[in-house]
Formats: sequence, structure tokens, C-alpha cells
Amino acid sequence: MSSEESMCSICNVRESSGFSYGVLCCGACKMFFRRALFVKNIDTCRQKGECIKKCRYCRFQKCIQAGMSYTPTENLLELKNNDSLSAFIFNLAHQDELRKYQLMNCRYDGDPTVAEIAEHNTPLNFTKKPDDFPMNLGEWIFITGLTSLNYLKKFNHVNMLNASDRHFLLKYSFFDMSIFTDSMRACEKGEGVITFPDGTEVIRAEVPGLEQKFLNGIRCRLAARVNELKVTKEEFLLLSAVFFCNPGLPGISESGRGILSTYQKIYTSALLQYCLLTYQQTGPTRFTDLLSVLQVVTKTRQDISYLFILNSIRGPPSALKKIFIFR
Amino acid sequence: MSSEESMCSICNVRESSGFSYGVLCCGACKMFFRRALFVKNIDTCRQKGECIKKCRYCRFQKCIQAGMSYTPTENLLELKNNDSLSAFIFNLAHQDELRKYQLMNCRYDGDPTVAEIAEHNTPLNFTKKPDDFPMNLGEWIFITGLTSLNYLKKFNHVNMLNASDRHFLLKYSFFDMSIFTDSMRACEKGEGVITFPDGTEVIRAEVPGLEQKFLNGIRCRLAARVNELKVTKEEFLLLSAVFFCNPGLPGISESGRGILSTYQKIYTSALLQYCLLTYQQTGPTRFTDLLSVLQVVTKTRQDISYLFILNSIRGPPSALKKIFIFR
DNA sequence: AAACGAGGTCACTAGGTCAC
DNA sequence: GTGACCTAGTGACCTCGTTT
Repeated sequence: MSSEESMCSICNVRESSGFSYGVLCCGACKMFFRRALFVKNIDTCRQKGECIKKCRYCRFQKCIQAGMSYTPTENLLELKNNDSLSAFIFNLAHQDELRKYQLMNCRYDGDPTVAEIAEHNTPLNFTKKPDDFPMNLGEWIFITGLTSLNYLKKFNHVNMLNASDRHFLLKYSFFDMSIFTDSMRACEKGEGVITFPDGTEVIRAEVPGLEQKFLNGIRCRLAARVNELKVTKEEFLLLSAVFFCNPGLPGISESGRGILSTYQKIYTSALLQYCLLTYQQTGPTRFTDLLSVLQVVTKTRQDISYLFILNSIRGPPSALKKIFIFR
Repeated sequence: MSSEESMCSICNVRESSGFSYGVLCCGACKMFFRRALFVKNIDTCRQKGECIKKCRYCRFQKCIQAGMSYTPTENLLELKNNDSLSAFIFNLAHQDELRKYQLMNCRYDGDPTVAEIAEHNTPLNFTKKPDDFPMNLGEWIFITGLTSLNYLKKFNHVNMLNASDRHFLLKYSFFDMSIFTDSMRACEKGEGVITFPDGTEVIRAEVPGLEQKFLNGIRCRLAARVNELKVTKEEFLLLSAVFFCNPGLPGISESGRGILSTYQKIYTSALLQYCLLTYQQTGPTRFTDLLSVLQVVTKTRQDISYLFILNSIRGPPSALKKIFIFR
């Protein structure tokens, strides 16, 4: 046990005082992160670099990358706790920005299982992708899955679970998260069809024996719904918390279910409060509309799953990445 | 605790408001120092004397002597922060002028250890040297070491460290600083051989059993390199910050290493920015050339160290000053 | 009762402003 | 140019509720 172990993983200058917001760090960096969330006084930094102590933006980025995560505890339906809600959203927004950045610019060395990813509670180690790195359908699916896993891993409710429960939660959630982010991206691009950032189709154009209508449902159904509702970024962020904190997934222990349902209540009330504040009297309707998106996510995942089974029966055995082995 | 304690150590007229730029002083003297650095409107004073309040030069000198020290915090690579860089250089230039003055005109009573010097964070107390004060090799080495220590002590990074880390940093740095200043002096005099200000040779002419070539290496190698590169005063100042903020020295705690590496990054980027501004497209080359000087400093120190060990084995036990006891 | 982590408080200092 | 005053960011320290 070197003294290295007890240094703050953000500033690496002071001794760590323990875990704060899920990360081993010092009291100063803890307070810095808290204040940044509540005051939101983080200007972007020109040269993205190692400028701890010099640049507040880079220090905050280090917090985000290290997985620092804030969850409101107070009753969010009380108006005076509005700050907690916006701090929570600010936190998620930066986690999501990091996810997008990693999706676009990074690769991952190796082929881990979800169990391995769930084991350690450190963020995944992405590396910068060379400009000429060849992307194909498989690579896009893989990096989308890994960045989704990395995003989900940072939620406080995930870190509260034991390794087994965490494993099951991630295993049965991350693919839905991938689908959901794909659809949000399509929506932001103003497109009705899901594609990867470079235009690659998410599924091959034709699969023998399946109607085109079925395939188009996979490509378009969720994106269409998201588009129709004009789901905002903030709503997406809060929904990602609500959806992927599901106490009903198989394999999760009784105590795990308790934790998840506690957190899901928090996230749900955050979303409700956001809707009420933003849409006034139509807030409750908006709230239920948003929740209904989960049905479409699920339906889409089931369709993809069916497509996948068909492919694996008739096609040649493909070199499937381990995170996509669900049984 | 007399009220004396809380008086401004610069003007001694107002109450001190706390520590500013590393020195206990009042708000007025703090602002004076800051403005002086940024506006650089300090004309020299005719009668060097006690004219605080009357003469801006003497007031500024008091700031420098008291150890007031400014370190840029902003990102120096942004052009708009050019003022910070030049303020930093202006500050260092005056600290260095003081060092030279003390080297030429002062003596130090006593024989402190580096640990003792590191303990208090006040400047060393030099006294004016009588005109007829007899200087010899030992005296020159001693005063060179002490003025180097006094110069290094004022850096902000030194004052950030705890007493133990400060001790180790000074102990393993000040002699290199001495060598470096010796070489700069030779270069300024247009000489290729290091000597003390009155012409005294830095090492005795002959040492039995050692080749003349080896001794000449000590006398000339670093001066030759400095001469070859035509290292300017500003470059010397910035290099002195980069070199003597070494996080890798033995004995320094983990947190101390963190502090030093943070500051070294600041100093390094200051030097790089200076090179880019001054040399345009050849700036990066100049930057690496300058950094390479450190190798020569180190090599020279090692040679001297070897020479010293030889002398101490065979010669009579000399009355070595305590700052030169490195183990 | 001891350890832990969230959150609050306060003294401190760099830097800015403005009347003189 | 000066200095009293103000502001914002910081980090050491404290409190309190929870967990073991």
C-alpha cells in the first residue's frame, strides 16, 4: 500500500480524505465539484490539456472523467430544492458530453465481459482513436455499447449495488441505453432514421426472410417517437436515469431491488418536477408522454434481439464482442 | 504578541491585512507590488536609502527583499495573458538583481544548515561586507551558495511545501543554482571559464591524480554551453524556475511532488510561451535547447562532487560549511 | 462508539473598482 | 498613482445523519 493510494485522484496534490461523490479525492476537490455543480461557473477551456490548478474547466473535466456523480437527496418536489435538480442535470449533461466525445473520438482496447466491467468501480479506459481508424458496423456497435456502459456505471445507484447486482443491472440496461442514445442523435440531426455518426446504417439493409417493414421499425420507430415528442436534452438525461434504474430486472437481489427502487423514485420525481417547472399545467401530460418512450425502447430492443437470433442461426458464427453475450 | 507583529512588513505604517504574495503586509503595499509588476514603472532611486513612502523604487526594493513573489496562475499560452508572463519575468529579474548585489556586497554571519534555512520562511539576513573584507575560494563558494538559497527560497512553490520537503528541495537544488549563476556570469563577462567576481578560480588549479581535462570540464563545460546558446537573462530566469522545481528529488513526500509538478508545469509553459513569442517559428527548438542545459548543469555538479570526495579523502579535513554537507 | 460522507461555515487571498 | 473597499474562489474545519 503505497502512499500513492491515498492521494487525491483529481488534483494529485493533497491527501485524499475519503470517497466523495463516488470518487477517492481530497476535501478541496470535493467542494470544488459541489460548487461547480451548483454555481455552474465553468467556462470552457481553449487548449484541452493538463491544466489542473490553472484551469477550472480542466479540473471539472477531471472530476467528470473520474466518475464524480451527484444525486439529489432532498425532496425535489419542493420548489426550494430547485438548485439540487439543476445541479443534477448539470452533472448528467457533462457525463453525457463525455460519452459523446468518447463515442466520436475514442476506441477501446480489449474485449471485456460486462461482469468484468461491473467488477471495478473505476471508469473504462478509452484511448484516442487515430484519425484513420477504420470504423465499421461492428466497431460502432461496440463503442456505442462501451460508452453507454461507462455512462451508466457512474450513477450513484450503480455504485451502491454489490458486484453481482451491478453486473445484472448493467447487462440488461446498457443495450437499451445504446438504442436510446442512437435515437436522440438521429433526432438532433433532424433525421428519422437511426445511423451511426459517420452515416453507417445500424443494421444491414436486408435480411432474408424478414419484411422490410420490420427492419424499418428497428431503424425508425424510436427515433420517430423521440422526434414527435421533441424530447429535449434535459429530458433525455433524466429519462436515462429513470429507465436504467429498473428494480425489476432478473437476477438482482432483494436488497438491490430496494436500492434501485429508492433511487428510481428520486429520479422519477426529478423528471416530474422538471416537467412541472418547464411546462406548467401541461407538465403531468408531458411527464407520462416521456415515460411512455420506455415502451418503444423495449420494443425496439426485442426486435433487434429477434433479428440477431435469426442472423446467428443462419449466418456464419460472427466474432461477437463479449459484452453482447446476454446469456 | 505585540501589535508590532501585525504591522505591514513593507511600510510598517499600516496594519497588515494578511499574507499577500507570500509576505505579511497591508493591502496598500500588496496593490503597490502588483501594480509595479504589471506596469513596470519603477525608476531607480538616486540616494539608496530609507525613503519608504517617498520613493517608489525603494518601496519596491523592500517588497523584493521581503520576498514578495508573483506566480502566474492563468493559462500562459493564451496571448491575452502576456502581461502575467512579463510580470513574472520582471519579478524574477529583480530577485536576481538582489542576489547579484548580495553576492558582490554582502557577507553572512554564522554557519547555518540547510534545514535551519528551510525552517523559517523569511529571507536570509545578509550584512554589508566591509570594503577590506578578505575573500577567498571558500568564502566565495559560501556566499554563492547562500545567495542561491535565498533566491530559491522566495519562489512560491518553495513556500507551498512543508518544512521537510522544503529542506530536501533546497538541499538538492541550491548547488546547481550556484553553478548555473556562475556560468551565466562568465557568459555575461564574455569569458569561457567560470570564475568568481574578483577573478578567483572556482577550483584550485591542480588536483593530484586528476587530468587537467577533467578539471577544465568543470571550469568550462557549462559556461561554454550557455555561451554557445547565448542564453539571455530572461531565459536564465525562467530556466531557474523550471530547473529548481524538480518533483523527482529524493526525500520529497507524495504531496510535495504533486505541488512541484503543478508549478513546474506553469514555469515550463511560461518558458515555452516566452520562446514562442520571441523566436516565432524557431521557438520550439529554442525551448528544447534551453531545457537541455539542465543535463550540463547536472554533469558539472557530479564532476564537482567527485572532485570534492577526492579532496576530502586525501586532504586535511577542511572546515566545510554546513550547507555543503549533503548526507 | 467509531468511521464515513454530505453539506455548511468561515477565514483567507488574488484581483478588480473607484473616489481621491 | 494610491489605497480603501468589494467580490469570487478556495480549502480547512465543523456538524450531522447514517452505517457498522
